[in-house]
Amino acid sequence: MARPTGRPVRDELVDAARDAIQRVGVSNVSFGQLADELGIKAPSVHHHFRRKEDLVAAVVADYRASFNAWADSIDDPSPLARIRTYAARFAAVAEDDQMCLCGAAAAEWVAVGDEPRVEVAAFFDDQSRWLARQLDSAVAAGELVLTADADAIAATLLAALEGAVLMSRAGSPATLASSVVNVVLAGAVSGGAVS
Amino acid sequence: MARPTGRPVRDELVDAARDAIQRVGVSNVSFGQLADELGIKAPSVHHHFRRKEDLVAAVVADYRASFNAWADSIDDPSPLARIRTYAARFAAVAEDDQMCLCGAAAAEWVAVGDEPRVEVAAFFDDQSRWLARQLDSAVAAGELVLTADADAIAATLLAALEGAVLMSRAGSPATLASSVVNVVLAGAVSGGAVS
DNA sequence: GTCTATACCAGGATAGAC
DNA sequence: GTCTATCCTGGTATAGAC
Repeated sequence: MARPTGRPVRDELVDAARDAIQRVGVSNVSFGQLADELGIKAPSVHHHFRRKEDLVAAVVADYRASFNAWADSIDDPSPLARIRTYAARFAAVAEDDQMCLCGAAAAEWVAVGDEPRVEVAAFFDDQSRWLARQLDSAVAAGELVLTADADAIAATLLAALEGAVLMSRAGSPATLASSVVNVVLAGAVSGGAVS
Repeated sequence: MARPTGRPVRDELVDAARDAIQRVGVSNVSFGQLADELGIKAPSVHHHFRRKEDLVAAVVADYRASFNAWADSIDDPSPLARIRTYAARFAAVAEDDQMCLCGAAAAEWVAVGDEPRVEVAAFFDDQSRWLARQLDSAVAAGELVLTADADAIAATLLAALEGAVLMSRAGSPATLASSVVNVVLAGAVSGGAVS
């Protein structure tokens, strides 16, 4: 289980923990298992993160930051296309039988400490606002004519994406995350069907 | 913590477990705590459900059956109104800081056994089909003109409802579960705004 | 059906040596 | 920074008496 990479152990821990949480959930991630993956012992993990909550907080903060950076890096002239690329990431996560990290955290709300909770809430807020910005841009670009408040549509889109990922574990097609965009924006498309 | 009701202990256990799972998740429910709530001891729980997985299976099966029965009992001449009543239940769950039982199970997929998993999958299927039926009825009643496949809209609605409940824990308004219906069906309403 | 007692294990966390 | 050793807690589960 040893992986002699050159990266700081702390970073590797955050990555391994993020992956583990998305696969098995916060409650089912243990210092011992993470340590095994890195080829170290459990007490060594405590050296980098005193309590489990500290580790979770670091993971969520990292996830939030990199997710935001990724979303902002989607460069497509079409706002609608940007939203589709965005949704495709959720579909990929679903395809991989994972959860959105913050979806997992929200589902196990009682298992995440107070500090991580703040970041989780901020994540949903970030994503909702990113989507709302794209919707506004789409309207400005003449791609959409919104039939409801942009914020409401954005929140609905995000909820549908999170729900699609959640449900895909139980057999719903992973592509639901992608099709959700078409359904929610059906009727809002200016000059053509969303297909 | 003793509650001398006349009901069979087994039934009380299923109810208490369902409630606990919706609040803290599958992994964080323990026989000991459930026993405390009923005023009995942990080993007595094992008498009714040998393994934890057996308890979870019973809970999910019961939830699925009663949820289906409830949905079918919604009697409103308007299919659209029935959908709104349906969505209101999710909003109520969110308002109570709970999870949909099956949403919690899906999020902690690794923690639920194989038998419960089948029931969880069936639950999502049931709900998706119930929603699709209402959509079809709404079309027949002239309330809606679908801009996409009824099954796709139904799946999107369910995903959005599950996601809304999930996100409400992290601060999103519980009313998101209700507003999601308006957003998804915006543009599909025949002869008037969905408000 | 419920209890006491008990075995067993895993996870979180700390102390202190290297 | 990592280790060994250790403690504590809590959870699953079983055996067997009442």
